[in-house]
Amino acid sequence: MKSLSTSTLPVVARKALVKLGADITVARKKRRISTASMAERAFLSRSTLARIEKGDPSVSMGAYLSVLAILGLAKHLEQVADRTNDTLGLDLDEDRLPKRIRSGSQIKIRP
Amino acid sequence: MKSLSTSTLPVVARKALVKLGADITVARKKRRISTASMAERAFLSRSTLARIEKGDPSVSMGAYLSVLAILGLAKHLEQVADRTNDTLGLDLDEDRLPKRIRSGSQIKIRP
DNA sequence: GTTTAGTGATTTATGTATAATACATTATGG
DNA sequence: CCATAATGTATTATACATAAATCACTAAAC
Repeated sequence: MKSLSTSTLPVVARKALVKLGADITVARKKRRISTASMAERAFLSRSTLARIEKGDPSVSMGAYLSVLAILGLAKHLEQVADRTNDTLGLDLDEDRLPKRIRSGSQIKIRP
Repeated sequence: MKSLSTSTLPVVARKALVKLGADITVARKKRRISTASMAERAFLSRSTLARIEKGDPSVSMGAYLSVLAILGLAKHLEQVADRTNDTLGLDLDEDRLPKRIRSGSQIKIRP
Protein backbone atom coordinates (compact mmCIF):
# COMPACT_ATOMS: atom_id res chain seq x y z
CA MET A 1 0.00 0.00 0.00
CA LYS A 2 1.82 2.99 -1.30
CA SER A 3 -0.81 5.67 -0.91
CA LEU A 4 -1.40 4.72 2.70
CA SER A 5 2.21 4.33 3.66
CA THR A 6 3.59 7.40 2.02
CA SER A 7 1.12 9.95 3.26
CA THR A 8 -1.10 8.65 6.04
CA LEU A 9 1.36 6.67 8.14
CA PRO A 10 2.12 8.58 11.37
CA VAL A 11 5.58 10.05 11.76
CA VAL A 12 6.47 7.93 14.77
CA ALA A 13 5.61 4.82 12.78
CA ARG A 14 7.68 5.89 9.80
CA LYS A 15 10.64 6.65 12.02
CA ALA A 16 10.38 3.33 13.78
CA LEU A 17 10.38 1.48 10.49
CA VAL A 18 13.34 3.41 9.11
CA LYS A 19 15.24 2.57 12.26
CA LEU A 20 14.29 -1.09 11.94
CA GLY A 21 15.68 -1.14 8.42
CA ALA A 22 18.91 0.50 9.52
CA ASP A 23 19.24 -1.93 12.42
CA ILE A 24 18.77 -4.82 10.02
CA THR A 25 21.59 -3.52 7.86
CA VAL A 26 23.90 -3.30 10.87
CA ALA A 27 22.91 -6.74 12.11
CA ARG A 28 23.54 -8.21 8.66
CA LYS A 29 26.98 -6.64 8.40
CA LYS A 30 27.93 -7.79 11.87
CA ARG A 31 27.25 -11.33 10.68
CA ARG A 32 29.23 -10.67 7.51
CA ILE A 33 26.39 -11.50 5.17
CA SER A 34 26.34 -9.75 1.79
CA THR A 35 23.11 -8.37 0.37
CA ALA A 36 23.15 -11.01 -2.35
CA SER A 37 23.60 -13.82 0.14
CA MET A 38 20.95 -12.48 2.47
CA ALA A 39 18.47 -12.06 -0.38
CA GLU A 40 19.08 -15.60 -1.53
CA ARG A 41 18.70 -17.11 1.93
CA ALA A 42 15.53 -15.12 2.55
CA PHE A 43 14.10 -16.07 -0.85
CA LEU A 44 13.94 -12.44 -1.86
CA SER A 45 15.33 -10.32 -4.67
CA ARG A 46 18.14 -7.95 -3.93
CA SER A 47 15.83 -5.05 -4.76
CA THR A 48 13.30 -6.05 -2.13
CA LEU A 49 16.02 -6.49 0.47
CA ALA A 50 17.22 -2.99 -0.36
CA ARG A 51 13.73 -1.64 0.25
CA ILE A 52 13.57 -3.45 3.58
CA GLU A 53 16.83 -1.95 4.77
CA LYS A 54 15.45 1.46 3.81
CA GLY A 55 12.33 0.86 5.86
CA ASP A 56 9.83 0.75 3.02
CA PRO A 57 6.30 0.22 4.40
CA SER A 58 5.03 -1.29 1.16
CA VAL A 59 7.13 -4.42 1.59
CA SER A 60 5.24 -7.41 2.98
CA MET A 61 5.56 -8.37 6.63
CA GLY A 62 6.63 -11.84 5.51
CA ALA A 63 9.62 -10.40 3.70
CA TYR A 64 10.72 -8.43 6.75
CA LEU A 65 10.16 -11.43 8.95
CA SER A 66 12.10 -13.72 6.65
CA VAL A 67 15.14 -11.49 6.99
CA LEU A 68 14.71 -11.18 10.75
CA ALA A 69 14.50 -14.96 11.00
CA ILE A 70 17.87 -15.38 9.30
CA LEU A 71 19.34 -12.86 11.71
CA GLY A 72 17.80 -14.84 14.57
CA LEU A 73 15.67 -11.90 15.59
CA ALA A 74 12.22 -13.13 14.58
CA LYS A 75 11.20 -13.92 18.14
CA HIS A 76 11.59 -10.31 19.15
CA LEU A 77 8.46 -9.52 17.16
CA GLU A 78 6.43 -11.26 19.83
CA GLN A 79 7.18 -8.46 22.27
CA VAL A 80 5.73 -5.67 20.14
CA ALA A 81 2.09 -5.90 21.19
CA ASP A 82 2.57 -8.26 24.08
CA ARG A 83 0.65 -7.80 27.32
CA THR A 84 3.88 -6.88 29.06
CA ASN A 85 4.41 -4.04 26.58
CA ASP A 86 0.82 -2.86 26.43
CA THR A 87 0.60 -0.58 29.43
CA LEU A 88 -3.09 0.11 28.88
CA GLY A 89 -3.90 -3.53 29.35
CA LEU A 90 -2.16 -4.08 32.64
CA ASP A 91 -5.32 -3.77 34.68
CA LEU A 92 -7.75 -5.42 32.29
CA ASP A 93 -8.25 -9.17 32.20
CA GLU A 94 -8.04 -10.24 28.60
CA ASP A 95 -9.97 -13.46 29.11
CA ARG A 96 -13.07 -11.51 30.07
CA LEU A 97 -13.01 -9.18 27.11
CA PRO A 98 -16.21 -9.16 24.99
CA LYS A 99 -16.09 -11.03 21.72
CA ARG A 100 -17.66 -8.13 19.89
CA ILE A 101 -17.43 -4.38 20.38
CA ARG A 102 -20.71 -2.49 20.24
CA SER A 103 -20.39 1.07 18.98
CA GLY A 104 -22.47 2.99 21.49
CA SER A 105 -21.93 0.67 24.39
CA GLN A 106 -20.38 1.52 27.70
CA ILE A 107 -17.58 -0.49 29.20
CA LYS A 108 -19.01 -3.91 29.88
CA ILE A 109 -16.67 -6.59 31.04
CA ARG A 110 -18.02 -10.12 30.81
CA PRO A 111 -19.04 -11.28 34.32
CA MET B 1 4.60 -12.96 -1.22
CA LYS B 2 2.45 -16.00 -0.83
CA SER B 3 4.84 -18.67 -1.99
CA LEU B 4 7.54 -17.43 0.33
CA SER B 5 5.40 -16.87 3.36
CA THR B 6 3.37 -20.03 3.23
CA SER B 7 6.12 -22.55 2.78
CA THR B 8 9.58 -21.13 3.38
CA LEU B 9 9.00 -18.95 6.40
CA PRO B 10 10.57 -20.59 9.48
CA VAL B 11 8.22 -21.94 12.14
CA VAL B 12 9.47 -19.56 14.83
CA ALA B 13 8.74 -16.65 12.53
CA ARG B 14 5.26 -17.87 11.68
CA LYS B 15 4.45 -18.39 15.34
CA ALA B 16 5.72 -14.94 16.27
CA LEU B 17 3.53 -13.34 13.64
CA VAL B 18 0.44 -15.29 14.65
CA LYS B 19 1.03 -14.18 18.20
CA LEU B 20 1.42 -10.57 17.08
CA GLY B 21 -1.91 -10.76 15.31
CA ALA B 22 -3.60 -12.22 18.36
CA ASP B 23 -2.05 -9.58 20.60
CA ILE B 24 -3.31 -6.88 18.26
CA THR B 25 -6.82 -8.28 18.55
CA VAL B 26 -6.64 -8.21 22.34
CA ALA B 27 -5.18 -4.71 22.39
CA ARG B 28 -7.93 -3.48 20.08
CA LYS B 29 -10.68 -4.98 22.21
CA LYS B 30 -9.19 -3.55 25.38
CA ARG B 31 -9.55 -0.14 23.78
CA ARG B 32 -13.10 -1.00 22.69
CA ILE B 33 -12.46 -0.38 19.03
CA SER B 34 -14.54 -2.37 16.55
CA THR B 35 -12.97 -3.92 13.47
CA ALA B 36 -14.85 -1.50 11.25
CA SER B 37 -13.67 1.50 13.25
CA MET B 38 -10.09 0.27 13.38
CA ALA B 39 -10.04 -0.43 9.65
CA GLU B 40 -11.35 3.04 8.92
CA ARG B 41 -8.87 4.79 11.18
CA ALA B 42 -5.99 2.77 9.76
CA PHE B 43 -7.10 3.44 6.18
CA LEU B 44 -7.54 -0.27 5.59
CA SER B 45 -10.35 -2.51 4.51
CA ARG B 46 -11.96 -4.78 7.04
CA SER B 47 -10.67 -7.77 5.11
CA THR B 48 -7.07 -6.66 5.39
CA LEU B 49 -7.46 -5.99 9.10
CA ALA B 50 -8.82 -9.49 9.50
CA ARG B 51 -5.72 -10.91 7.81
CA ILE B 52 -3.50 -8.84 10.08
CA GLU B 53 -5.17 -10.18 13.21
CA LYS B 54 -4.66 -13.68 11.85
CA GLY B 55 -0.95 -13.01 11.33
CA ASP B 56 -0.91 -13.18 7.55
CA PRO B 57 2.66 -12.64 6.26
CA SER B 58 1.46 -11.40 2.88
CA VAL B 59 0.08 -8.19 4.35
CA SER B 60 2.34 -5.17 3.99
CA MET B 61 4.44 -3.95 6.87
CA GLY B 62 2.80 -0.54 6.46
CA ALA B 63 -0.61 -2.01 7.14
CA TYR B 64 0.58 -3.74 10.31
CA LEU B 65 2.35 -0.59 11.39
CA SER B 66 -0.68 1.58 10.75
CA VAL B 67 -2.72 -0.55 13.13
CA LEU B 68 0.05 -0.59 15.72
CA ALA B 69 0.27 3.18 15.52
CA ILE B 70 -3.40 3.58 16.38
CA LEU B 71 -2.89 1.27 19.33
CA GLY B 72 0.07 3.41 20.37
CA LEU B 73 2.46 0.50 19.96
CA ALA B 74 4.38 1.57 16.86
CA LYS B 75 7.45 2.59 18.82
CA HIS B 76 7.90 -0.93 20.11
CA LEU B 77 9.01 -1.96 16.64
CA GLU B 78 12.25 -0.08 17.22
CA GLN B 79 13.32 -2.68 19.74
CA VAL B 80 13.12 -5.66 17.38
CA ALA B 81 16.59 -5.44 15.82
CA ASP B 82 18.04 -2.85 18.15
CA ARG B 83 21.61 -3.17 19.36
CA THR B 84 20.34 -3.86 22.85
CA ASN B 85 18.37 -6.82 21.55
CA ASP B 86 21.03 -8.13 19.18
CA THR B 87 23.22 -10.18 21.47
CA LEU B 88 25.69 -11.01 18.72
CA GLY B 89 26.56 -7.38 18.31
CA LEU B 90 27.37 -6.55 21.88
CA ASP B 91 31.11 -6.77 21.36
CA LEU B 92 31.31 -5.37 17.84
CA ASP B 93 31.49 -1.65 17.19
CA GLU B 94 28.96 -0.81 14.50
CA ASP B 95 30.69 2.35 13.41
CA ARG B 96 33.72 0.40 12.27
CA LEU B 97 31.85 -2.16 10.25
CA PRO B 98 32.90 -2.40 6.58
CA LYS B 99 30.62 -0.78 4.02
CA ARG B 100 30.69 -3.89 1.87
CA ILE B 101 30.92 -7.57 2.71
CA ARG B 102 33.34 -9.63 0.67
CA SER B 103 32.38 -13.26 0.31
CA GLY B 104 35.66 -15.06 0.94
CA SER B 105 37.17 -12.47 3.21
CA GLN B 106 38.18 -12.90 6.78
CA ILE B 107 36.89 -10.68 9.55
CA LYS B 108 38.28 -7.25 8.84
CA ILE B 109 37.11 -4.41 11.00
CA ARG B 110 37.86 -0.94 9.74
CA PRO B 111 40.78 0.48 11.72
C1' DG C 1 47.46 1.41 -8.93
C1' DT C 2 44.73 -2.36 -10.77
C1' DT C 3 41.21 -5.72 -10.52
C1' DT C 4 37.31 -7.56 -8.56
C1' DA C 5 33.01 -7.61 -6.63
C1' DG C 6 29.40 -5.57 -3.49
C1' DT C 7 26.06 -2.01 -3.54
C1' DG C 8 22.56 1.38 -5.24
C1' DA C 9 19.42 2.83 -8.73
C1' DT C 10 16.36 2.14 -12.51
C1' DT C 11 13.20 -0.18 -15.61
C1' DT C 12 9.73 -3.57 -16.98
C1' DA C 13 6.64 -7.61 -16.98
C1' DT C 14 3.79 -10.22 -14.10
C1' DG C 15 1.90 -12.31 -10.10
C1' DT C 16 -0.76 -10.98 -6.30
C1' DA C 17 -2.33 -8.05 -2.30
C1' DT C 18 -5.98 -5.00 -1.65
C1' DA C 19 -10.62 -2.85 -1.46
C1' DA C 20 -15.23 -3.48 -2.23
C1' DT C 21 -19.19 -6.14 -1.92
C1' DA C 22 -22.27 -9.56 -0.44
C1' DC C 23 -23.80 -13.11 2.58
C1' DA C 24 -23.98 -16.16 6.78
C1' DT C 25 -23.33 -16.45 11.52
C1' DT C 26 -23.88 -15.14 16.24
C1' DA C 27 -22.84 -12.26 20.21
C1' DT C 28 -24.94 -8.52 22.59
C1' DG C 29 -28.34 -5.16 24.54
C1' DG C 30 -32.87 -4.41 25.48
C1' DC D 1 -36.51 -14.04 23.37
C1' DC D 2 -35.81 -10.66 19.59
C1' DA D 3 -33.74 -7.35 16.86
C1' DT D 4 -29.60 -5.44 15.69
C1' DA D 5 -25.12 -5.04 14.68
C1' DA D 6 -20.37 -7.04 14.72
C1' DT D 7 -17.61 -10.48 12.83
C1' DG D 8 -16.04 -14.19 9.49
C1' DT D 9 -15.68 -15.80 4.98
C1' DA D 10 -15.77 -15.74 -0.02
C1' DT D 11 -15.41 -13.48 -4.53
C1' DT D 12 -13.70 -10.31 -8.08
C1' DA D 13 -11.53 -6.31 -10.44
C1' DT D 14 -7.65 -3.53 -10.16
C1' DA D 15 -3.73 -1.26 -8.40
C1' DC D 16 0.75 -2.36 -7.02
C1' DA D 17 4.69 -5.14 -5.00
C1' DT D 18 8.05 -8.20 -6.65
C1' DA D 19 11.74 -10.45 -9.40
C1' DA D 20 14.91 -10.00 -12.90
C1' DA D 21 18.13 -7.62 -15.53
C1' DT D 22 21.20 -3.90 -16.46
C1' DC D 23 24.29 -0.11 -15.44
C1' DA D 24 27.26 3.03 -12.78
C1' DC D 25 29.86 3.60 -8.82
C1' DT D 26 33.32 2.53 -5.62
C1' DA D 27 34.99 -0.12 -1.60
C1' DA D 28 37.97 -3.80 -0.78
C1' DA D 29 41.79 -7.13 -1.71
C1' DC D 30 46.19 -7.80 -3.72
